[in-house]
Amino acid sequence: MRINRKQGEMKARPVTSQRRLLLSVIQEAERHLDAKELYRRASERNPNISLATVYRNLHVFEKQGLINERHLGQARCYYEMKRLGEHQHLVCEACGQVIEFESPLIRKLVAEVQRKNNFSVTKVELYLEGHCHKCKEL
Amino acid sequence: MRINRKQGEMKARPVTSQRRLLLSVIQEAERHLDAKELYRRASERNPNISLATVYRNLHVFEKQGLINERHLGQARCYYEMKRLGEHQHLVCEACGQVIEFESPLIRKLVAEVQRKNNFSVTKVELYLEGHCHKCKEL
DNA sequence: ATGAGAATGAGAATCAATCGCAAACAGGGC
DNA sequence: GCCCTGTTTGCGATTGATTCTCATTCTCAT
Ligand SMILES: [Mn+2]
Ligand SMILES: [Mn+2]
Ligand SMILES: [Zn+2]
Ligand SMILES: [Zn+2]
Repeated sequence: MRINRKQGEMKARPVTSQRRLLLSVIQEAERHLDAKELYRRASERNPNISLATVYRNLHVFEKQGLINERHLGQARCYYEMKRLGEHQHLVCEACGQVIEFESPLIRKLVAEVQRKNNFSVTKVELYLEGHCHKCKEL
Repeated sequence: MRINRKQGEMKARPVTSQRRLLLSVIQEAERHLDAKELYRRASERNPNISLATVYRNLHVFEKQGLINERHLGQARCYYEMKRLGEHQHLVCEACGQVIEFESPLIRKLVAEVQRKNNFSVTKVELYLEGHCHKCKEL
């Protein structure tokens, strides 16, 4: 597994206990975490950690390509470890359930858009909202 | 042109001068507006209008299907009149340029996701970020 | 072990968005 | 046109997320 970074241009960053802690909390999470929840979980293991440190490092991790920032309908952001296959999200607006999916059509679509607009795309975020089968019957 | 509303269940809403003003500012805008900029432009014609009224009516207009709320990379939301063909956005992270595009692949993709997950999708937001041809040469 | 630079904790500051409430308004019925 | 009732508005206060400031602590190459 390879980290997505352009060779050599990533500044060396000190390894701190806070960073180790935060990454392992994100890694062990069973769902998408927002900053506050990450802070809550990290505080259980290091009661001194500061919310500002959480925010600062979320940005660091994202720049390093370790995690993805996601906008799941709310104003606030959610975070998750970056995985091999890109995936996108489908959220039920009634029960809040989040479903992850992927499709080769996304690749195709991005390729088309890049070609047609002479753009080089670095970030793809597809957000779908609707009603899951349970919530469909109003 | 048909407004997207389920028959008869839309409560009648008083037409106020503020609503007329806000809609016409949005309509005449040459680009996507956020609440603050909409407020600024509306204030030029009605210096008494309140920012809270702007926010309240943006929600009303969206519920009525008159406008679309867009997330263009920033935390805050941008708004634009709803148009016939759905379109999505491509933003240059260097110069901020916003390009609108559409593709039949989106319909296809959404249909696929709906079918595979037994979901009924009500909102599609595809956000692409990258570098435009000008900003590509770093 | 040292020193320069980077990261941290705590609280203040910022910024978008929302709320509560009294006053003003819209629009159907008379 | 006037009245009545439910809506909407302006305003200021408030919330909630995120960022900033700065003194202190930490990391790591030397
Ligand atoms: Mn995910
Ligand atoms: Mn647009
Ligand atoms: Zn549901
Ligand atoms: Zn550009």
